[in-house]
Amino acid sequence: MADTLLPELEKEGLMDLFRDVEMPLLSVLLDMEMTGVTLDDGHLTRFSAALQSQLEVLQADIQRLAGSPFNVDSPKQLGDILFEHLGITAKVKKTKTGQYPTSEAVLSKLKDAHPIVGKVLEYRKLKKLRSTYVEPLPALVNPSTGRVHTTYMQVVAATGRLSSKDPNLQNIPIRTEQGREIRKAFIPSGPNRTLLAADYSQVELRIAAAMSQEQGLIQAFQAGEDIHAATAAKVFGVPVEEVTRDQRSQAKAVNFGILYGQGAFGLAETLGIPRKEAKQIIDAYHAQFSGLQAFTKACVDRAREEGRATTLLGRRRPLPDIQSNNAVVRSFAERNAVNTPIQGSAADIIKLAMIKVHKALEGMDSQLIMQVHDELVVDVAKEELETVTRLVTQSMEDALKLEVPLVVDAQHGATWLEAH
DNA sequence: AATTTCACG
DNA sequence: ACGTACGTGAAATTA
Repeated sequence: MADTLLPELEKEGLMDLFRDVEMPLLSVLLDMEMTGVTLDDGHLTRFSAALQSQLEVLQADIQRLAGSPFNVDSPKQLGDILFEHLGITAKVKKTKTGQYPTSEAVLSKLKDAHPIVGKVLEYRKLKKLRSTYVEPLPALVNPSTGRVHTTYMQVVAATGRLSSKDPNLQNIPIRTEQGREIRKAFIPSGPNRTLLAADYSQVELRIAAAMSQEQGLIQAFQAGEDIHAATAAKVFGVPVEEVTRDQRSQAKAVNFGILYGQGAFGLAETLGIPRKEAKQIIDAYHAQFSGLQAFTKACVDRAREEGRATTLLGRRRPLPDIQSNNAVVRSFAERNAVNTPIQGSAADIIKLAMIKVHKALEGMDSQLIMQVHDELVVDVAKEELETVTRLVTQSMEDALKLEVPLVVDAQHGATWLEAH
């Protein structure tokens, strides 16, 4: 096996990435998985009961409003209730199996059409939390360690990111009030210990700035400016001090959208504005940051030439569809051609950081326990907190030298939630 | 096994 | 005319 594959890595120029990143990372991941994460399952048990009673009330309300006791968890039955029995009219295209779509995106727009819609949204939100996190997590606690031990997958994500399964620790809720209750269940491994969470600030946008050599972005990052406000100032042609909240949040959406190849249609959807306005914003963005526009074009051109996208460390993603005659298929590959170098380079960087952090923690009483794409979580002995914070922050910020600084925010607390 | 939905970065 | 922002994993239903 090695006899055939090693020469192939050599021939393809992937030996350094293999030897210096993926192989050393393997033992880091093994340590993280073996160490595991401590859960406060009493907290989860209490929260589960609270969710259950809310869900029962919501289910009864929904069935009363529907006029019949259908299965609220069934998208098919829900669609029939909403769009036939209750006569809600929506100009939406059906799913590929001919059902009415009932996704959050669809239902949110129908909130005013019928009181049942809001109830369904709330039911779905709580049901998700209970069935995906609150109920399964305690069952995954290993009886001999008393902790959950995820498995990090090194080779499933096309961009070079890690993935996490059984349980997936990379999609633990945080965006909603009740979701945050679940984060509170992630706690340090013992008394006199704390959780340190260190995350990269806008790492993908910084990478895009460095890779594109877009001077406007580079200078803003070098000056340590509020990047979304600085973007808004340029896009809307106003002084930074006069940027409104709305303008900043629109600029933030564009900054994100650009990295993924979002168009006017998608931006209009995200911001809830007319497509014409979205187009004006994107045009102004491109005019102000022409280096970024040139970069995205160069990504597509290069992928068309080489048949693949490449990250800062030489990781590759084949993109055969970039040659497709089907515009939908080809456009998808073109967005991958732009996004993969960025997302994949961010993965490269945090992998380098993890190897550094792991090495630096050798012999100490603190362990790396989680990676969530742009964040590392460390279970820290309190007496080591200052040292570990400094060491983790520096390892991450110095993981790779770019023309823009990499900035890390590090906080600690008695739960994963408090560490943010 | 495939589909739909939704949690995260 | 078409579809429309990238990358994952898990649960429940549908077929």
